[in-house]
Parts: sequence; structure tokens; C-alpha cells
Amino acid sequence: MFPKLDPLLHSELRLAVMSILAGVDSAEFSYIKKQTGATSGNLSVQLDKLSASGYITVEKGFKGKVPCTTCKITKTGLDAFENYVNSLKEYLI
Amino acid sequence: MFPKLDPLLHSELRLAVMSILAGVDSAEFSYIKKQTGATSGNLSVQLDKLSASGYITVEKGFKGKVPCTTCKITKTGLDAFENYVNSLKEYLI
DNA sequence: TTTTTATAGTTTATATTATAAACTTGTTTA
DNA sequence: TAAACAAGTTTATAATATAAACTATAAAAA
Repeated sequence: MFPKLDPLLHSELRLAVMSILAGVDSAEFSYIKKQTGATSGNLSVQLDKLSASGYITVEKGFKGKVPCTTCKITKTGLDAFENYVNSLKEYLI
Repeated sequence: MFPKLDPLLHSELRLAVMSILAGVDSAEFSYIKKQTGATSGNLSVQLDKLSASGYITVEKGFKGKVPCTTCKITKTGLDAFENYVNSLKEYLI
């Protein structure tokens, strides 16, 4: 009746990140930070977690001389996100 | 853009409880336990939290000689639940 | 009647988690 | 060159979810 919710996605900030990434090709750290209103530290940690489990990829590069971290959702991540959304629906009726 | 999610409702078990209670007049502890698959301890703690913040009422009575705890959602709780659902939608697009 | 099993929960301990504060490294500006 | 800023990371803390252990009573069995 109540499906188990993916604990990786059942987190306010990580869900927001995935929601953003699900709708774009890629997004920079600072963009995600602005959109979510998260602190850098919190965002950094949560991106690591999403990356560690293969839901996103995180690439560290440069934009001119300034470091720039770019994130992308993976197929695995998108599937997990969709699955989470469907599971969640069972709770919201 | 991403509204804050009520931390009291952004919890798998508490959300399941609220989801059940939103659809019935009242429900017994053992019924909720069965429907959610939760352990008694966990359920007891989460019901306390929901009750402490006025989202539900918890009445301890007897069913014959056997103790029986009955839970009801309050207006406050129902409003919070609806508000949570609406907020959550912003994350799921 | 004494023991065992079952019911209905509560309390407490633990392990995980989210979060922000403090820090690092490098860059631009005054 | 010193101060301020940008882009993150690491670490410490506080909150949380969760289950294990426990309490109390009732029914059933021996």
C-alpha cells in the first residue's frame, strides 16, 4: 500500500536538486545554490551523495580562471526520480 | 521557487499516517500499524509528534478490556497536509 | 492455578541525516 | 599589497528516524 520512499530522494535539498536537473541538460553549482537557497556546504554534501550513488555526475572544471562545478542527472537518477514521484503519489491521495 | 516542506510531514511514516487519517473519520493504533507496516515503537513516537503539534488527536480508551488508542486528524492537520501536498508539487515537475 | 502466549502499546538507545559553521584556495579590486 | 570576493570542501553539531528492549494486562493452555 505505502511503497518505500527512496531515502536518497526523500530529502528536501536533494529533491530540489534533482528536480532542477531533471529539467535541464546541466547546471552549475552556483546556479543550483541560487535556485535552492541552500548554503554551499549543505549543497556540496548533498551533491556528493547524489553523485556517489550515480544519480548525477559532477564535473569540476574552470570558467576562465574561476573554478566551476557542473552537474548533470544520469539515466539512473532520472529513473529513480520518476520512481520516487510515482511512489509518493500513493501517499498524497 | 522551492517552498519549504513542513518537516513534520516530510517523514515517510508520519506522512503515511496523515494520509490514512485524511481519508477516514478515525483509525485505531493497530489499524495504522498494519497499514503502514511500522513497528509499534516507531508508530508510537510518530503519533506523539503529530499529536504534540496538534495535527492529530490521540485518545486512549478500551475496547472491552483491551486498551485501544484512537487517532483522528484535526483541521490544523488536514490544512497542513494539503499545504504540504501543494508545496511538494513544486518539486515534482 | 500457574505458566505461556498474545495484545497493545511506551521508553530508551543507536545510528543516520541534514545542516551550517569554519575553513581552504585562488582571484579580483582598491 | 592588502582587503574583499568567489567557489567550494571539511568538519562539527543538532535533529531525526528507527528498532530493540521493556511494561502491563488479558486470554489460553497445561
